[in-house]
This record gives sequence, C-alpha cells and structure tokens, in this order.
Amino acid sequence: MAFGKGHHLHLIDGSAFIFRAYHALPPLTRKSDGLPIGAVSGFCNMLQRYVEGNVGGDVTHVAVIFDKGSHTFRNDMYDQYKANRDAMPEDLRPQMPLTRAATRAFNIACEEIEGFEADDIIATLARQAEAEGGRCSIISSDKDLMQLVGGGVVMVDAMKGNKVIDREGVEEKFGVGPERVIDVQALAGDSVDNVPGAPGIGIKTAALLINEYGSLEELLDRAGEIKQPKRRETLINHREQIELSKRLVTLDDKMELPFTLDDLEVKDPDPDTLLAFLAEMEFRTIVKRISDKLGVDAPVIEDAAPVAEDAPEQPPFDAEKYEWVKDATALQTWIDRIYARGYVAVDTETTALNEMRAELVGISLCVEAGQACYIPLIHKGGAADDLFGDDALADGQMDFEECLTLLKPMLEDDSILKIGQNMKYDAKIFARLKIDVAPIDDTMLMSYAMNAGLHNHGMDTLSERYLGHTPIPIKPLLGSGKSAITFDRVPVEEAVKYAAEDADITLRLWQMFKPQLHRKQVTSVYETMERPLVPVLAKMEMSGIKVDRDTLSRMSNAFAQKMAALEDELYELAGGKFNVGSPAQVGEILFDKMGLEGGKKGKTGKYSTGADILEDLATEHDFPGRVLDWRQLSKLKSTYTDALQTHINEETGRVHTSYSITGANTGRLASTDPNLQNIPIRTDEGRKIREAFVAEDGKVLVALDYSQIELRILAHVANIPALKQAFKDGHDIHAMTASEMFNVPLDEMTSDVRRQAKAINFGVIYGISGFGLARNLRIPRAEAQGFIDRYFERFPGIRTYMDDTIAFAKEHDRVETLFGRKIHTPEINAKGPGAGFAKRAAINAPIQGTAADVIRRAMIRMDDAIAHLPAKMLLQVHDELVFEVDKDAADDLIAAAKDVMENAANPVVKFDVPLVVDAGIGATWAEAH
DNA sequence: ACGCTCACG
DNA sequence: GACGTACGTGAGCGTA
Repeated sequence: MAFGKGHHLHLIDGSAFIFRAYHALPPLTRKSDGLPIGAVSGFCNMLQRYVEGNVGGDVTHVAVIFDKGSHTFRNDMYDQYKANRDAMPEDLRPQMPLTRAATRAFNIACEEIEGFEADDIIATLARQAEAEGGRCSIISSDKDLMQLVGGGVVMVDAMKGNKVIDREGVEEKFGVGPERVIDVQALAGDSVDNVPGAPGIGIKTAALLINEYGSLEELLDRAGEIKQPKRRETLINHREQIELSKRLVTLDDKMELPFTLDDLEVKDPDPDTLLAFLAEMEFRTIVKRISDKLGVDAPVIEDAAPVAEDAPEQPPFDAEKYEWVKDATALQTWIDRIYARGYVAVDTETTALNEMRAELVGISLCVEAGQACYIPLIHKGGAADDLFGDDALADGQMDFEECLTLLKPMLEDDSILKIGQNMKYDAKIFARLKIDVAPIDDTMLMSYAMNAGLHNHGMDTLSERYLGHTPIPIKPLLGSGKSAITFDRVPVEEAVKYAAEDADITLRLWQMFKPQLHRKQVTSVYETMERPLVPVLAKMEMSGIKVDRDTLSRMSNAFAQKMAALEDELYELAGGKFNVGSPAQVGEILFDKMGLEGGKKGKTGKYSTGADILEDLATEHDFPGRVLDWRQLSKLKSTYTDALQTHINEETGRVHTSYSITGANTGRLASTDPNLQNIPIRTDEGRKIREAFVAEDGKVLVALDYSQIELRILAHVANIPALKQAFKDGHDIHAMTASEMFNVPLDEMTSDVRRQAKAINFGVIYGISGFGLARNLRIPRAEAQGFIDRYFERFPGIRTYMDDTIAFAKEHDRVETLFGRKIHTPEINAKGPGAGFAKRAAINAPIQGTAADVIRRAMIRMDDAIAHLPAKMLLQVHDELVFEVDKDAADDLIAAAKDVMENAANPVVKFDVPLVVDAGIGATWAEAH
C-alpha cells in the first residue's frame, strides 16, 4: 500500500535516544565479557516503551534515523561547524553499531546516510510524507527540527512526557512560526553546534527583528534603518556570517534517498530474532517482559544481569490514579494501610522553600508503587470572594488540626519507617507543628552515599535516571517571576497529581536503593554519617544564630560612605564617570584608556581584572588599588551587611541557614540561604562582620575548631614519620616543613620561609602543580617546581600516596575516605585537560572527605554529649563548630564538646596523630574565634 | 542564564 | 611538546 492520506509516519531521532540512554543509566557492562551495554540497554527500553505506547495507535510507518560519520556537507561550508563537540565517550563508541542492530531486531526501519545529518533525512522524509497527504510525527526535542513543523508535521518531545510541539509550541520557543525559525537561528546562532550567528543577538532579539522586518533577507537589506547603533552595526558588519549561519541551520529536505516511504511500513518484530538479540545482550528484564507479552518461553541467559534485581516489575506512573483525601475516614484508611505495611513515603507541600517561613499546605503519602494520595489542607480558591482576594478555603479539605492529630502518632511511631526525599525539609516543617518525625530513611542521602560524584541527588535527576520517568514539573503550576503563586493557590485537582507523584517516586526509589546500599557497601556510611545527621542539622538550623541588625546597619552606612569617596577618586583618576562594579569597564580603562601592560582577555573577549592581576598593577598606578579597595567594601556591604539583614527571621530575630548534606561531593556540608560558611575573617575590616553574630543575654558563643585537620590526615594516610612526629610533639608544622626542606634550623626560621612552606603544605592537599604554586607564591614557575621536587625528595611517602590514590581511582572510578565514604571520579580516565582536574580532585577528596567524616561523626555524637548542659550547637564551618551556652556553663561545654571532637574518629579509625581542637569564648563570633 | 569576582575552609 | 591547572563551596553583580 502506497503511503498517502490517512497514513502517519513516525521518525525517531536515534542519536537523541542513544545519548539520553547513555547519560540516564549507570555504566552497565555485559556480565559475561564486560562489554559496555548501558546505552544499548536504555535504548532498547525506550524502543520497547515506544512500541508498547503505540499499540493500537495510528502509526502506519516508522523509522529510526541516525547520524553517520562526523563529516557532513556543513563542514565543507564552515570548518568550525560542531567543532566544539566533545569526543564520543570511549565506552559509548562500541555501543553505536549495537543500537542499529537493536533497531533492526525490533523490525523497525533503520536509516543513516554518509555526509548528511539525521536531521536532513528526517526533513526529507517529513516533506515527502506531507506531499503525499499524510501526517508525520518527529520524536525528538532537537530545536533544529522545529523548522519542519506545520502542515501535517509535529514534534513529540519524549523527554517531556511526549509533549507535542506544534506550530504554537514552535512560536513559544522561537517567537516566530516554523517558516521563520531558520531566520531566527541564523541570527541567534547556536553555541552547541558552533553556529556563529550575529554576536550579541539571542533568540529574543532575533525574533523581535524578524517579526518587524518579515524575513532575514529583508532585515539585512534594510539593516541601516535600525535605530540602536550597536545592533545596526552588528547586522551590517556580520552579514556574511549571518548568511552562512542560515545555510548551516537550514535542513536539506530534498535529499535523494535510497528508499521510499513505503519501505518504512510498520512491521511486527520477529520474536525469535528480537529475543535472540536481547538474550545476546543479556538483558534479562526486558527479555522476560517481551517473552511474557508475546506468550513465548524466554531464552535462557546463563549469567543473570545485575540490572534485573534492581528493577523489579513496577506499575507505570499514572497521575489519574492518585487519591484526593478529603476527610478523616479516608485518611484513617490510609493510616491503617501504613500500619499494615510498616513504612510509608511522605512528602509535604508548603508555601515556600525556606522551611522556617513556609506554611504546610498539604501532605502526600505512598505505601506501594503507584498507590499514593494527597491530603490538601489549606488550598485557597473555594467560594468566589473577590472582596477579599479569593482567600476562602477550597472545598474537599479536611481540618488542619484534625489531620495532624490523626497523623502525629503514626509519624512518631517507632515501628513505622517514614521515607522521604530530602527528609530534613519535611522534618522541619513537621517539627514546627510539634511533630517529631522518626524513624526515617532518605532517598536523597541513599543516592549520595552510593553515587556521590556521579550526579546530583534531586528528585528529578533520580527519577529520570533510575525510574526512567520525568516527574510533573512544578513550574507550570506555580508560574514564575512576578506572577508566581504559592502552592496553596494551585487548584487541588492539579496539586493531587503533582504532590502524590512525588511520594510515589520517593517510594519507588527507596525500594530500588535499599538493597543496593549493601551491594555497594555503603550501608554503614549511610547509617552512621548521613541519616543521623538529619535531626542534628534540623535542630541547628531551627536554633539559628542571633544577628544584631543595628551593628550591620551601621557598618553598611560606613561602607557606603567610604565607597562614595573611593568612587570620586576613581572617576578623577579615570577622567570620567564609569561603573566601578563592571569588570568590563574597569578592564577597558586600565588596558585601553590608560594603556597599562598585562591585559589578558578571557574567552568572552573581556579583559580579566581579578584581584591577583590588579594587585600586580597596583605598583604602577593608583587606580587598580582603589578598585580593589572599592570591591572589598562592595562585597562586604552587598553580600554581608545588607543581605544578611534580610535573612533575620522576624519571629526569632535570628538567622537560620540551611545545610545541604549532599551539596559537596567530598562529604562536606554546604550552607545556603544565607551561606554562613563564608563570613569574612581574613581581613580586619571583614572580620568586623562577625561582631554582629552575638549570643543572647546571659549566654556566650563558643567556637571549637580542629587544628590543621587536613594536614594531620595527610600525615596519617601518607604515613610520613617526620610529619607525624611533629604533630605528636605539638610543633609548628609549617615551620617544621620549612626546616626540613630548606635546611634551616627552627630557631632561625624567617616568617617568609615559613609562609612558603605553608603554601606547599596546602598545595599538596590540593594536588600540587608547579604552575599553581608559582601563581600562589608569585615566584617563577621553575623555582616553584624546584620546591615541589625538594618536598617530594624529603617526603617520598607523599608522592607514593598520590600515585596510589590516582591508580586506585583509575581502576575503580572512585576514591574513598578512611571511613569508607565513596567519592566517584568519572573523569579520571578521560583524556585532555579534564584529566588534570580529575587527578587533583581525586588526591584531595580522601583528605577533605575524611576531615568531613570526622566532624560529621562529632556532630552526631554531640547531641547526647551536651544534653545535660544549657547549650546549643548552632553552626558548622567545615572544621569548626559554634555553640551558644549559658555563661557559667561555658567551661563545661568546652570540655565535653572538645572531648567529642578529638575522639570523633574512634573506634573506626585509629589515627597515628592526635586530633587537636582549639577553643574560644566571646560575646560575639569575632571574639570567640 | 552565565561568567566574573570574591567570601570561606 | 603544548596547554592549562592549585581542592571544595555560595552569593551578588553585570551583561547578555
């Protein structure tokens, strides 16, 4: 039957499928021979899901289109086309032919043509289908294909839940109809494909211009009429480049193809061929699924692939099935189910992301994959009550207090495990409502324990990677910018789908991760250093630290005055007004206007004006020094004295940061909203900011910090006798290093020599390089290299440690801390400049990570150790803990806390060197440190 | 949204 | 042999 009216052609962008599969899955290998097959596996799953999704659909013709080779006619037009693409990963290359074989095994047409991109073939076929009066759906999210939409052609974005992109979708993305997409692309260019376009013009501006002038050609011809001088010149000066860009982005839709539309007719796969291929790949799960579906016996796979165990059969996600809990009877049914099961996934919806300010809006629960509910509590928008802004409660919601009263016993029940994704957030919301959620599990922390370094651990990432499911995005529900609404304004109907799905996803992730923890040997890391931190941090964050607004405000004013004075001086020196805060303008004045030497342009074409460069120039001119002074004040004012005031909570009068447990790959915490881990201390002026951090009346702040913890850990792991002895004897480690290296007796040590040794000591922790040390010490590179050589000569154990660490990383794609925390280093075997980064990170991670483990252990034990004292732990700054305590109990606190910190490694790790903790007391953080 | 700059350990 | 590099973070600003 010839393709024509009533027929529907599906064109699948093969490369997009492959890359998505590759990035979505861990690097699986075939068990029998170690052949990488992660991408093939994902590709087959996607094909299978695609085929299933279209059973009974109206698809009549289908093909998967691939790219062939990397050289196309576009490279002949422009040699830089796609020149910035990274090389294909080594473990993906051998999988490329297998994806073609997989396509054929599914009996789907598989096409690729030398010298052309898949997009050109897709364009040609789409136009042919259109000409024959049929329809065409392109399965891809590549915006380059949007020019084809219209007539009978649409795109289907498989990444976004098969969202259909039609004419309107294209207009939304490009601001013009499909016919003008290439005009917009020609102007905007494309950094991914390295299409130059017109410098400084993005999609928004391009669409504006094209809509005004009708077409690119018209625009270029009448470019002289444009009012904005910069834009006018850009278009006139870059005409050729823009026209080239248009040719690059225009798809060839008139290729001569060695096959016809009729050849693409949908055919059922041959079960034997398909199963044989899948069995050969050792895809146990998908073999079983397809055998069951076709009603045939599954071929025997000798060696079970490990994927199968991790991916038990799960019902598909179906937002329509989630329950809207409206009353106590319905809720009680859920509570009964939870007790029958022993565990429940919980998620809260609130009015804000800041837990200290957010109000609880609703709760979702899930007890079994696919079976979840949402309990809306204070959604607005019931009876129209426009006088009061529609603030009436929506119908179908149970009483707030009644709901909490019913849930509280369950949430606090020792026998019911509460599972969450980032449970610290939900626990804090509940804690403010006097509910102590325990015991808990946290899928985000499980992922972190298993996969630190591989990817982030947000719900969207985890769901996509491990469940192959893209969660309902929150953006469309809340909107953005000025018109954004809070979750209590989301219609309950929509809220149920979104909120219940989160609990559903969390439960499914937990079911998958729980058995993996053992297999990946991170159970103890998770159970001793991740999960127990949740209540500890929640408590610290809720305590907050008192910050004195008046002190900050006074400092702000003083800074503003000094800045204004500096600005006047700078304008004088520059011979005119300019924006001191603009690095670009500072660079121009220094290097163009004043003609100073040493201007280096970065990749954006701007002069670099970092502090190190300006410091070098300060000897030649007054200007750069003044800029540095101004910058320091500007930083202190905007980031600290001004911004910090906005973070003072109205109710508590204190600042409540939020610690991210999974924020840093090494095991360190990260502090946000505000970041209290980078409050100034290095300069006297900045240090004053710490005077605004104060204790309540009758109390004092106590700061305890580990002395040289990373160097002590280095001395231990690299087993350097001289360093270990120096720490045991309590000597000045930097002076000792200097003495050993430069053969200077300790009593003749100069501060300068000690400073250099200190830089080397730190450099070693960071994965030292001659270049880095030279820059840090401002000495010639050869001299720096000489220092390093001498250091390694004197402490050969350090070099051995570094080599061993890198060898371990190369073999296992990860490094470990002394406590067993695993930190993945996926780039360690990469070629190119990335390799250097990866090596240094691999050297640093076990040291920084072990120190992070030590303080985590201390924090977890601290609660009990100081429970008998009128004291609270408030802050953690990597190697420092800050407490607030009644004045007369300060000494007791110091004794207790110091003991916990110094012995935090015991009994798991027995350090050869003592861990020493220094203490300080004061009315402010400045005094205490 | 992204790069620059700079605050901390 | 050249190239580009100290490790780990977060926030504010200017610029597109």
